[in-house]
Amino acid sequence: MYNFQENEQKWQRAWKEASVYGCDPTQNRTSSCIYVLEMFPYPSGRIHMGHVRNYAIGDALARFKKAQGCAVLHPMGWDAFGLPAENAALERHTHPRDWTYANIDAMRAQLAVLGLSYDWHQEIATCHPAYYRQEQKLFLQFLKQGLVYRKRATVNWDPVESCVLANEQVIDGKGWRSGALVERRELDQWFFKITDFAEDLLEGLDNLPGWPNKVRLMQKNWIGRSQGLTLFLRVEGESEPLSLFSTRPETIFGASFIAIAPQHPLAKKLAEKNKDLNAFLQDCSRISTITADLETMEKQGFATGISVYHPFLEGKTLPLYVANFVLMTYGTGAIFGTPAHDVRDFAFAQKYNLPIVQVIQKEGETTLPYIEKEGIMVNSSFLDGKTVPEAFALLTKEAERLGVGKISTFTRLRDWGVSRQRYWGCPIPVIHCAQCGVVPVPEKDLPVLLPEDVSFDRSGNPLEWHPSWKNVSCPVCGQSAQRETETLDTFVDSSWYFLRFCSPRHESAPFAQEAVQRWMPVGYYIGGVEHAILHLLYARFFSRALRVCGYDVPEEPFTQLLTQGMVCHPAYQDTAGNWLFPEEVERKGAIYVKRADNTPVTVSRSEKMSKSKKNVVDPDKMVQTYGADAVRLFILSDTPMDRDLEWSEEGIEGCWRFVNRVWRLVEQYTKEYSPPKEENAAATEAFLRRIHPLLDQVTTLYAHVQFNRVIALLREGISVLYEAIEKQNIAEASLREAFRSWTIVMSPLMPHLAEEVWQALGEAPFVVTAAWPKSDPVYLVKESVDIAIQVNGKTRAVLSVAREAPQEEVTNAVLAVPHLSAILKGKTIERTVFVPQRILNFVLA
RNA sequence: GCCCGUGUGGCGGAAUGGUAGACGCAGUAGACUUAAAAUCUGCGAACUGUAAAGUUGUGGGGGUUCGAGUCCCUCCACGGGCACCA
Repeated sequence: MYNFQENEQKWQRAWKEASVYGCDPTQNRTSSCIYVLEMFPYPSGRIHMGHVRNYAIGDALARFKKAQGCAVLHPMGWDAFGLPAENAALERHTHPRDWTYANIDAMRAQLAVLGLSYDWHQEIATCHPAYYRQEQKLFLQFLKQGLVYRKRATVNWDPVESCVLANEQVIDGKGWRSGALVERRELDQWFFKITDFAEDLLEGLDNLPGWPNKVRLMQKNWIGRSQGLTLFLRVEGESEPLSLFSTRPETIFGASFIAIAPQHPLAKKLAEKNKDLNAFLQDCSRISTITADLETMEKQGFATGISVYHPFLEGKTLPLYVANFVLMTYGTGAIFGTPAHDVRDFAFAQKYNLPIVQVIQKEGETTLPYIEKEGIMVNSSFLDGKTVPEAFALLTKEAERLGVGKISTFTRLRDWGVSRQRYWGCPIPVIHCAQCGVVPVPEKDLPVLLPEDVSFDRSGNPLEWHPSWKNVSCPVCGQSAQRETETLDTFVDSSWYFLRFCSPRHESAPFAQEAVQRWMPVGYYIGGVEHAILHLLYARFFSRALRVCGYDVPEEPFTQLLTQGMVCHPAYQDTAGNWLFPEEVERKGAIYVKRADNTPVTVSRSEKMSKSKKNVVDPDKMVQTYGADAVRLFILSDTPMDRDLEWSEEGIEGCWRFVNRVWRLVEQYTKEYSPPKEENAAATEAFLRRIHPLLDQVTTLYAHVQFNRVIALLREGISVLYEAIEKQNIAEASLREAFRSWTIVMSPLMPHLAEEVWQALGEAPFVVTAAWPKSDPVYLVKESVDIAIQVNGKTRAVLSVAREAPQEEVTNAVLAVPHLSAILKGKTIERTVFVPQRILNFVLA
């Protein structure tokens, strides 16, 4: 049996000693430099199967590219700031830093046993001052360029703990610890101006052919660009006109009310003189910001009693409402309501008895609200009789002519709020001075280090409670001032780490320009599809922002994006409803029982591995049982990368058997096999005609990142080699060469085994540095081909004919087959379709 | 509600408009073995037939084509993203 325990450790040591995975920093940027990157992990403490899948994919690619002669940058690091460290600190009375670094060490050790081809000299952790120092520098440059600003924004406020909560800390509208009802509160916070780039980020998606369509679409929808008309309406008693945005301005003649958001400046202004309105606004603010709650919320409005003048109908007015379903964060925070053609407006009009005037009519369509854009305008003044698109064009033109409206575009995308009222993150390097306002920390004072002596025994932000840390003197006027106590969203850390990876020890700047020139953009970026929107959009924004700051970085950081599916497993429950780990369960024929007491177990359908349902498989245990090579092989076989994968005990067993099958083959060949005394030229040629096409296909499939198919062909190749040594008539040089190339071909997937085989074949170390084998075109051309014989498109037989056989020859061959000639006998052949090497179709009359 | 994706044996899945089911898992028969495990060799869509062969088959219905898993229309089921976005 193959001794994976010993071999895997042996080769991991040998690779390390020989530094086989270092990338040569002197290499110039050519097409043969490639950057392979897997999304760096959060150091939670344990590697899970999702990580294994992610890194197995990246590693196979990195090794393949290296063998093909590319210089490969394949780094690994840690997305090390974040809330879980603070929670752990609270629970276990440790320091977030200690917890994080201990986790990093544990996970690094777990990764080591998988035999991944990282160059650990490139390692970075975002919580390291050398890293966040550069991030602070970038923040200040963004600030200087006007890409960062401060604005009042709504947060989740826990009134008992008197602190801000992250969205995930709000459960059912209540604080996770206090259980108090969460309120909306307005706080001054930092924002990145991602909306400045909305248009560019949207257009850029068209230049990303290496991204899955799905991800591009998700980003497109997230940016949510829509075109329409902004109207400026006169409001009774106000000097300023009210702006409101609509994508359906042609329905204006069906409008029966105007509504503004509770946070709208006009609403606030009116509330000063109106107690009831003020109470209504208070009510609205008591509702949390969590979207799940908004869904179920009832539409409520407050009639202000104020009139708004219709822009196109002299003397007509519309009542002004403040309504909880109007969002301040989209458009202008004000709308006109057309109940007949909008679901929400319809519900609102019904509740408050407002007129419902139909302005679009489609034959056969009588139910309201009717929201489609098909039909003819009615009750609409000068728009009557027009189609909807005509009406849109006509109305916008008229609005612009009258100066009451303007064509405009709004996006759903909002600026990126980066303020976090937390300890374990990158401190925002500014100082608040009563005299000078917001003052950037001078570069010589960077980094602004996190204070070490913090306690987590009280709620809120430890930086806020620290006795001395925030008290500083103003760098401009010298008066006493206060540090910003907010830290940056951890998504900021992960928006540029791939640039830092190009030159991780660079001191004077976030990255060395020539290193970025050499490696960027990332050739293959691999990770879960759950990052399809936020992380990837932020990273794309960062690239653009950096360019504004004068850095020469590519606009799009990731050329190829590979999104992997989840790793799934059925979940088990015993009769009492307790979740059981897979190893606690045993299969007995068609049923499953609990190992401990043989009681029956219910099995759920396969779903994402999660601790709560205990349907997890520990990578360490699998590696101990079957070896890293078998685990890596299994996680890449059978299922295409972008689909969900079901982990199965049978599957990993099968891969373990294959590892042994390969090793047995090699032992037979190197120890027992003796080359034939007389080589058979025909057999050798037949052998080569099987091996070379396989090699050719397998190379293409590697390049297309279709590892499940790579593995299928790899297995076929091994079977061909088995047959060859059994027959014992293949020319030794050819056989040896085939063994050699097949070892290289398996090495990206099973590097330890490949190395062991390589050594057994008497080759010099290491297979991981060997060049990829080339297939010989001579053996790729088939001499004879199987051609399908069809009658009326239905396949009746398959005949083997010479590759260049003309139609006549094939027809003769067909007639020579009794049952085929019987079918055709006495029938009139209307036409024949002949596709050389593929098909001959007789179309009967 | 809007947008997108997927649907192929018992299972995971293959298949530039041209032989549907590669490869694996599970199954099954045989070889080796005192026996088991391991290993090796077969067999496997369904139905009819001893066989040769035939019929039906890629979620349902329709269409384009000499020929459709693949392209078009429509319906159904499942999965994902967004969601009071005006």
